[in-house]
Amino acid sequence: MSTEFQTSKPIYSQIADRIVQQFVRGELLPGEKLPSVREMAIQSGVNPNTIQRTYGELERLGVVETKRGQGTFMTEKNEMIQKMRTDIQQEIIQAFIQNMRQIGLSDEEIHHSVHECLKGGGAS
Amino acid sequence: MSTEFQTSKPIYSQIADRIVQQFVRGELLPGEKLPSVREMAIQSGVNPNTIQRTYGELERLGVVETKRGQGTFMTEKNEMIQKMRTDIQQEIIQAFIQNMRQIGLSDEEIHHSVHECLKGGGAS
Amino acid sequence: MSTEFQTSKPIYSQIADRIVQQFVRGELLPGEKLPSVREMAIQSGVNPNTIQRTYGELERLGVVETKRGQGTFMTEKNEMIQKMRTDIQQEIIQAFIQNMRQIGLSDEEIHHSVHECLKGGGAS
Amino acid sequence: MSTEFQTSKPIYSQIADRIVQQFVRGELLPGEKLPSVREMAIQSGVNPNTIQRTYGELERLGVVETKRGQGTFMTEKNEMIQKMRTDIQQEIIQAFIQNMRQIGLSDEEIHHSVHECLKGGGAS
DNA sequence: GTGGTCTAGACCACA
DNA sequence: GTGGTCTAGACCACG
Repeated sequence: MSTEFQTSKPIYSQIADRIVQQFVRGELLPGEKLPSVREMAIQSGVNPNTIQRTYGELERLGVVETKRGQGTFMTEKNEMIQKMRTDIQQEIIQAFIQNMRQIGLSDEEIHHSVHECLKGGGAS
Repeated sequence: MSTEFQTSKPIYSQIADRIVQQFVRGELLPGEKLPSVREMAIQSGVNPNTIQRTYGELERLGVVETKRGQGTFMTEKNEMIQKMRTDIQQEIIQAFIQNMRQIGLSDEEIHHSVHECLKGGGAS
Repeated sequence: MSTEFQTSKPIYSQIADRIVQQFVRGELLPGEKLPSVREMAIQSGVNPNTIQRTYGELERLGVVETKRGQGTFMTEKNEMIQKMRTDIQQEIIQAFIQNMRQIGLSDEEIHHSVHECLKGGGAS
Repeated sequence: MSTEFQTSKPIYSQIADRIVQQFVRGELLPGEKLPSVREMAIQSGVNPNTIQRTYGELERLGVVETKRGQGTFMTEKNEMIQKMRTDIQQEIIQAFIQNMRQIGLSDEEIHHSVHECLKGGGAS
């Protein structure tokens, strides 16, 4: 699974984002063990140092916990999970609103469009 | 300006999408001349045939009009412009709702979140 | 069977026309598998890309359906079949009337001539 | 003007047909001088002998008249002109009916189709 | 110059 | 195997 990365953002950060997203979407469960640094490095096709930095960053944010000699695990703290969810949610909404404004829609129109789309079939 | 392309979608299609977006965002005006097939190929770092296909696809959709020996031009038909705008709008909304549902939000919550975000500062 | 093509019309389009005609005349049946792109290219004495374009065009028109890894098949939709029949019919009639007018016949005379010819032996 | 010829019919005969058609369509007038054998041979990209045979055939049919030392001229006999017109007309009608039958139309339907097409806009 | 078509040959995803 | 995409390079008709 050699993933591709953007040039604008550091790779270690992109991988961190990916892990958070997988967690929020339920593809990673609370307390679940993450692949080892070496294993994840191979999977992602990057240098182990990069993954090291990714895990460090995630631990600093309280998203994962590292247990010496055992590995890296997703947090089990419910508050953390909630926070991550709302964080991601905010990112999605802000990006959405930015997009809509960029094509010239007013806030009123954005609100109305969402309402219409949810009332109707919505996204499949 | 050697752009990078995704692997999942055909390049000619990605370039077509880019042109439509630029048009909807006002970076391209109705009736404006697009770069020649060869010029755009150089700019995008792809083969002229790929751009040819892009322009062909766009003409089939009524987004551009080609005049032999003169060049390729954005359409001036207002109905087409409106259609493109609503089409892109729908795409953005559907992607947004899909994202929100994927992280476990109900339609009610989605609606509420947008409302809150628009009431507050909104996107920067 | 190296067929000859006109210079005025694109080859890919001429081959498409040929397929539609064969279908309308019953030489190709609904749901029947067409030769593979490479096979048809050899039969027609053209490049595989040209056939690719032919098949693409026909699919866009709803005349054929392609199944990745399996092949290209004539449509089975009755409405499509009917449409093709009437389309071709219109083409033939229009060309006929154009020819007749070009040699100076009035609409009345055209009508009369057809009537006479059908009443008599007709075409062999 | 290097014309292309079919393989099924002799070239001299195809050129003869072309001349007759041009005459019937008014592109060649009664009594008009045809290009010399050598000139026509160059125009058509064939051997002068082929044109010689074409003119011979046309003279045998009474379509052209050859005057020694002056050249070859379209006939001025009205009866001949009329005959040619009806001959060509018959060819067109027969080919038309054959085409229509080939796609499965009955004589009744053919008649009806022509009627409809003439009643409506007809060929442009 | 412009767009349009065609060839030759390559690689990919799918089944 | 299948269809689909892409590149490289050629030729054409049009203005």
